Amino acid sequence: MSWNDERVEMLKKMWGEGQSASQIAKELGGVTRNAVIGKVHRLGLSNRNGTGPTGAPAPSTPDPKAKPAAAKTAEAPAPKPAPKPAARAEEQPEPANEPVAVAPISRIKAIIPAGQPLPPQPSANEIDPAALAKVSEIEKKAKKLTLMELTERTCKWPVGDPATPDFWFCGLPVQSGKPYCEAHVGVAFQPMSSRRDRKR
DNA sequence: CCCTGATTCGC
DNA sequence: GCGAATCAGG
Repeated sequence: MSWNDERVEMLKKMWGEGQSASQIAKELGGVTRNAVIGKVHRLGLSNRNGTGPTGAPAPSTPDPKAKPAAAKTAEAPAPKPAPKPAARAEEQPEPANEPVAVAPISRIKAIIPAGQPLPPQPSANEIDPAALAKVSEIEKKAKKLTLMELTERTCKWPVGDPATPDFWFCGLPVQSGKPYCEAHVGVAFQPMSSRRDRKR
Protein backbone atom coordinates (compact mmCIF):
# COMPACT_ATOMS: atom_id res chain seq x y z
CA MET A 1 0.00 0.00 0.00
CA SER A 2 1.16 3.48 -0.68
CA TRP A 3 0.18 6.93 0.37
CA ASN A 4 -2.00 8.06 -2.46
CA ASP A 5 -4.08 11.16 -2.19
CA GLU A 6 -7.12 9.45 -0.84
CA ARG A 7 -5.22 7.75 1.90
CA VAL A 8 -3.36 10.88 2.84
CA GLU A 9 -6.59 12.77 3.01
CA MET A 10 -8.12 10.15 5.19
CA LEU A 11 -5.09 10.33 7.39
CA LYS A 12 -5.27 14.09 7.66
CA LYS A 13 -8.94 14.01 8.38
CA MET A 14 -8.78 11.38 11.05
CA TRP A 15 -5.69 12.81 12.64
CA GLY A 16 -7.39 16.15 12.70
CA GLU A 17 -10.31 14.55 14.42
CA GLY A 18 -8.02 13.36 17.09
CA GLN A 19 -8.09 9.73 16.11
CA SER A 20 -5.21 7.69 17.36
CA ALA A 21 -2.59 6.47 14.96
CA SER A 22 -3.58 2.88 15.49
CA GLN A 23 -7.18 3.63 14.70
CA ILE A 24 -6.21 5.43 11.57
CA ALA A 25 -4.02 2.55 10.57
CA LYS A 26 -6.84 0.14 11.11
CA GLU A 27 -9.20 2.25 9.11
CA LEU A 28 -6.85 2.62 6.22
CA GLY A 29 -5.68 -0.90 6.29
CA GLY A 30 -2.41 -2.10 4.92
CA VAL A 31 -0.41 0.05 7.24
CA THR A 32 0.66 -0.06 10.83
CA ARG A 33 0.32 2.68 13.36
CA ASN A 34 4.01 3.25 12.98
CA ALA A 35 3.53 3.94 9.34
CA VAL A 36 0.79 6.36 10.17
CA ILE A 37 2.83 8.16 12.74
CA GLY A 38 5.78 8.29 10.42
CA LYS A 39 3.62 9.78 7.72
CA VAL A 40 2.08 12.23 10.10
CA HIS A 41 5.49 13.49 10.97
CA ARG A 42 6.64 13.68 7.42
CA LEU A 43 3.56 15.67 6.62
CA GLY A 44 4.52 17.96 9.40
CA LEU A 45 1.28 17.72 11.26
CA SER A 46 2.55 15.92 14.26
CA ASN A 47 1.41 18.65 16.51
CA ARG A 48 -2.32 18.58 16.35
CA ASN A 49 -2.34 22.32 16.05
CA GLY A 50 -4.73 23.66 13.55
CA THR A 51 -2.18 25.20 11.30
CA GLY A 52 -2.49 28.87 11.76
CA PRO A 53 -5.15 30.01 9.33
CA THR A 54 -3.15 33.10 8.59
CA GLY A 55 -0.28 31.12 7.28
CA ALA A 56 1.26 31.39 10.68
CA PRO A 57 2.01 27.76 11.32
CA ALA A 58 3.20 28.81 14.71
CA PRO A 59 6.39 26.81 14.60
CA SER A 60 7.39 25.29 17.84
CA THR A 61 9.16 27.68 20.05
CA PRO A 62 12.81 27.74 19.10
CA ASP A 63 13.52 26.71 22.59
CA PRO A 64 17.14 25.61 22.82
CA LYS A 65 16.29 23.62 25.89
CA ALA A 66 18.12 20.35 25.73
CA LYS A 67 15.41 17.74 25.78
CA PRO A 68 14.38 16.79 22.31
CA ALA A 69 12.98 13.47 23.33
CA ALA A 70 9.51 12.90 24.56
CA ALA A 71 7.63 16.01 23.82
CA LYS A 72 4.78 15.65 26.19
CA THR A 73 1.58 15.30 24.29
CA ALA A 74 -0.23 18.25 25.62
CA GLU A 75 -3.58 18.05 24.05
CA ALA A 76 -6.65 19.72 25.37
CA PRO A 77 -9.72 18.73 23.43
CA ALA A 78 -11.86 19.92 26.30
CA PRO A 79 -15.15 19.43 24.58
CA LYS A 80 -18.17 21.28 25.78
CA PRO A 81 -19.84 18.93 28.17
CA ALA A 82 -23.23 19.61 29.60
CA PRO A 83 -25.71 17.50 27.72
CA LYS A 84 -28.10 16.11 30.24
CA PRO A 85 -28.65 12.56 29.20
CA ALA A 86 -31.58 12.40 31.52
CA ALA A 87 -33.52 14.27 28.92
CA ARG A 88 -33.92 11.00 27.18
CA ALA A 89 -36.99 9.90 29.07
CA GLU A 90 -39.10 9.17 26.10
CA GLU A 91 -36.73 7.35 23.86
CA GLN A 92 -35.25 4.08 24.86
CA PRO A 93 -32.03 3.64 22.94
CA GLU A 94 -31.44 0.19 24.22
CA PRO A 95 -30.29 -1.87 21.33
CA ALA A 96 -32.08 -5.09 20.70
CA ASN A 97 -30.08 -7.94 19.41
CA GLU A 98 -31.04 -7.91 15.85
CA PRO A 99 -30.48 -5.32 13.16
CA VAL A 100 -29.26 -3.07 15.84
CA ALA A 101 -26.19 -1.15 15.05
CA VAL A 102 -24.69 -0.25 18.33
CA ALA A 103 -22.04 2.39 18.17
CA PRO A 104 -19.35 1.01 15.89
CA ILE A 105 -16.43 0.62 18.18
CA SER A 106 -14.06 2.12 15.71
CA ARG A 107 -16.13 5.26 15.80
CA ILE A 108 -16.94 5.48 19.43
CA LYS A 109 -13.93 7.53 20.24
CA ALA A 110 -14.60 9.85 17.38
CA ILE A 111 -18.11 10.39 18.52
CA ILE A 112 -17.80 10.82 22.21
CA PRO A 113 -15.09 13.49 22.21
CA ALA A 114 -17.29 15.48 19.92
CA GLY A 115 -19.66 15.95 22.79
CA GLN A 116 -22.18 13.62 21.32
CA PRO A 117 -24.65 11.57 23.26
CA LEU A 118 -23.16 8.53 24.81
CA PRO A 119 -23.78 4.93 23.98
CA PRO A 120 -26.93 3.24 25.16
CA GLN A 121 -27.63 4.50 28.60
CA PRO A 122 -29.11 1.83 30.73
CA SER A 123 -32.31 3.50 31.61
CA ALA A 124 -32.77 0.95 34.32
CA ASN A 125 -36.13 0.17 33.07
CA GLU A 126 -37.76 -2.62 31.22
CA ILE A 127 -34.72 -4.78 31.52
CA ASP A 128 -34.37 -8.32 32.57
CA PRO A 129 -34.09 -8.18 36.37
CA ALA A 130 -31.49 -10.88 36.41
CA ALA A 131 -29.33 -9.00 33.97
CA LEU A 132 -29.78 -5.84 35.95
CA ALA A 133 -28.74 -7.49 39.15
CA LYS A 134 -25.70 -8.78 37.40
CA VAL A 135 -24.83 -5.31 36.27
CA SER A 136 -25.11 -3.63 39.62
CA GLU A 137 -22.93 -6.34 40.96
CA ILE A 138 -20.17 -6.05 38.44
CA GLU A 139 -20.29 -2.31 38.58
CA LYS A 140 -18.57 -2.59 41.87
CA LYS A 141 -15.72 -4.25 40.10
CA ALA A 142 -15.74 -1.85 37.22
CA LYS A 143 -12.42 -0.38 36.43
CA LYS A 144 -14.01 3.02 36.18
CA LEU A 145 -12.09 4.16 33.21
CA THR A 146 -12.09 7.60 31.79
CA LEU A 147 -12.87 8.38 28.22
CA MET A 148 -9.26 8.35 27.21
CA GLU A 149 -8.62 5.01 28.77
CA LEU A 150 -11.17 3.18 26.68
CA THR A 151 -9.94 0.81 24.05
CA GLU A 152 -11.38 -1.73 21.70
CA ARG A 153 -11.31 -4.29 24.42
CA THR A 154 -12.65 -2.38 27.36
CA CYS A 155 -16.31 -2.23 28.14
CA LYS A 156 -17.67 1.09 27.01
CA TRP A 157 -20.71 1.07 29.21
CA PRO A 158 -21.17 4.54 30.62
CA VAL A 159 -22.11 4.89 34.24
CA GLY A 160 -23.42 7.98 35.87
CA ASP A 161 -24.04 11.43 34.53
CA PRO A 162 -21.41 12.81 32.18
CA ALA A 163 -21.96 16.18 33.72
CA THR A 164 -20.88 15.03 37.12
CA PRO A 165 -17.60 13.79 38.54
CA ASP A 166 -19.22 10.46 39.18
CA PHE A 167 -19.08 9.54 35.56
CA TRP A 168 -17.01 6.68 34.27
CA PHE A 169 -16.97 3.76 31.94
CA CYS A 170 -17.17 0.17 33.05
CA GLY A 171 -13.86 -0.77 31.52
CA LEU A 172 -14.00 -4.47 32.20
CA PRO A 173 -12.85 -6.81 29.45
CA VAL A 174 -15.32 -6.83 26.62
CA GLN A 175 -17.03 -9.87 25.34
CA SER A 176 -15.32 -10.67 22.12
CA GLY A 177 -16.78 -8.66 19.33
CA LYS A 178 -19.06 -6.59 21.49
CA PRO A 179 -18.43 -3.15 22.86
CA TYR A 180 -19.39 -4.20 26.35
CA CYS A 181 -18.42 -6.67 29.00
CA GLU A 182 -20.49 -9.74 29.55
CA ALA A 183 -22.80 -8.21 32.09
CA HIS A 184 -23.44 -5.11 30.07
CA VAL A 185 -23.94 -7.04 26.91
CA GLY A 186 -26.66 -8.73 28.87
CA VAL A 187 -28.61 -5.55 29.39
CA ALA A 188 -27.65 -3.88 26.16
CA PHE A 189 -28.68 -6.63 23.86
CA GLN A 190 -32.10 -7.58 25.02
CA PRO A 191 -33.91 -10.10 22.92
CA MET A 192 -36.74 -8.35 21.18
CA SER A 193 -39.09 -10.77 22.77
CA SER A 194 -38.34 -9.73 26.31
CA ARG A 195 -38.42 -6.03 25.77
CA ARG A 196 -41.85 -6.40 24.21
CA ASP A 197 -43.89 -3.35 23.99
CA ARG A 198 -44.57 -2.36 27.52
CA LYS A 199 -46.00 0.94 26.53
CA ARG A 200 -44.75 1.67 23.12
C1' DC B 1 -0.79 -5.65 30.19
C1' DC B 2 -3.08 -2.57 27.43
C1' DC B 3 -2.26 1.58 25.02
C1' DT B 4 -0.31 6.41 23.20
C1' DG B 5 2.89 9.30 20.06
C1' DA B 6 8.11 10.32 18.93
C1' DT B 7 12.43 9.20 16.99
C1' DT B 8 15.86 6.80 14.63
C1' DC B 9 17.79 4.80 10.72
C1' DG B 10 18.33 1.12 7.11
C1' DC B 11 16.02 0.57 3.18
C1' DG C 1 9.75 8.76 1.36
C1' DC C 2 8.83 4.82 4.00
C1' DG C 3 8.02 2.22 8.26
C1' DA C 4 9.93 -1.36 11.78
C1' DA C 5 12.22 -1.04 15.78
C1' DT C 6 12.80 1.35 19.46
C1' DC C 7 12.00 4.70 22.93
C1' DA C 8 9.33 7.22 26.40
C1' DG C 9 5.43 7.56 28.60
C1' DG C 10 0.10 6.73 30.59
